[in-house]
Amino acid sequence: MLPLEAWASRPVTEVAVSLLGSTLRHGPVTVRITEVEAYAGESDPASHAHRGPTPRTRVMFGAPGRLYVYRSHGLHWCANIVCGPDGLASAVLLRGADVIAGEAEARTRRGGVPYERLARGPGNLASALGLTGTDSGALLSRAPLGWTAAHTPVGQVQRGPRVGVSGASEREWRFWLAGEPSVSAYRRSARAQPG
DNA sequence: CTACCGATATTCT
DNA sequence: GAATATCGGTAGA
Repeated sequence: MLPLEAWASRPVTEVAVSLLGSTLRHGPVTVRITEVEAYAGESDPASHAHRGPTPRTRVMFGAPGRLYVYRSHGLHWCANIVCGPDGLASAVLLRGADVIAGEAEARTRRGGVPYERLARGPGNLASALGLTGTDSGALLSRAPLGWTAAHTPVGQVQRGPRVGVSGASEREWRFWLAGEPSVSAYRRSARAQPG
C-alpha cells in the first residue's frame, strides 16, 4: 500500500503494483483493481507521452492523482491514473478489476455478461465505471471519484510484458493478481515482433 | 482457442 | 489528407 502523497517519489512500477487490490469509485460503482500496466512518460516509447505533451496527453504531464482517459480504436474508453512526479508524465493503465459495489449500475452499461467480465479489459473497466473523455483530468480525491489504498497481496503479484504495445516489449510492466478471473487475457500486439 | 474488423479522436505529413 | 491506435465482440475452428 502506498498513499497518494507518496506516488511522486516512487518508481511508476512500484506505484502500479501498489494499486493492485486498491479500490476506485465513480458514482455508485466501486471496483477493486486486479490488473495494471505501467507507462513511464516521455522516455517510454510505448507511452502516449513519448512525443511530448499534446492537448490529449497534457494531463499526464501534471501532478499525480488525476485520471487520464482516452479513446481507443475509435470505440472504447481506457482509463489511466497519473502518478507523477510533475513533469515526468508517468501513468498506470487500469486493465482489470472486480465490481464490488454498484453491480446493477455497471450492468446497465455492460449488459448480462458473466460477473468476472464486467470490468475485464481496459475498455470494459472504463465502461463499467462509466468513465469517458469528459472525466480525463478529474481528481481521484474529489466526488464523484474516490480512491482508497489497500494492502497489496504482494505474494500474489505476477508480471509480464505489456499488452498491445508495439515497442519496448522487453519491459515486463504489466502486473496482475494471480488467480483473479477479472484479469484480461494476454494479446500480443499485431505489430509486435514475433517470438 | 484464433482471426477478423468496426468506427473515430488524435496526431503526423 | 492519411495513418495510427494501451481494444472487444463475434464468428469459426
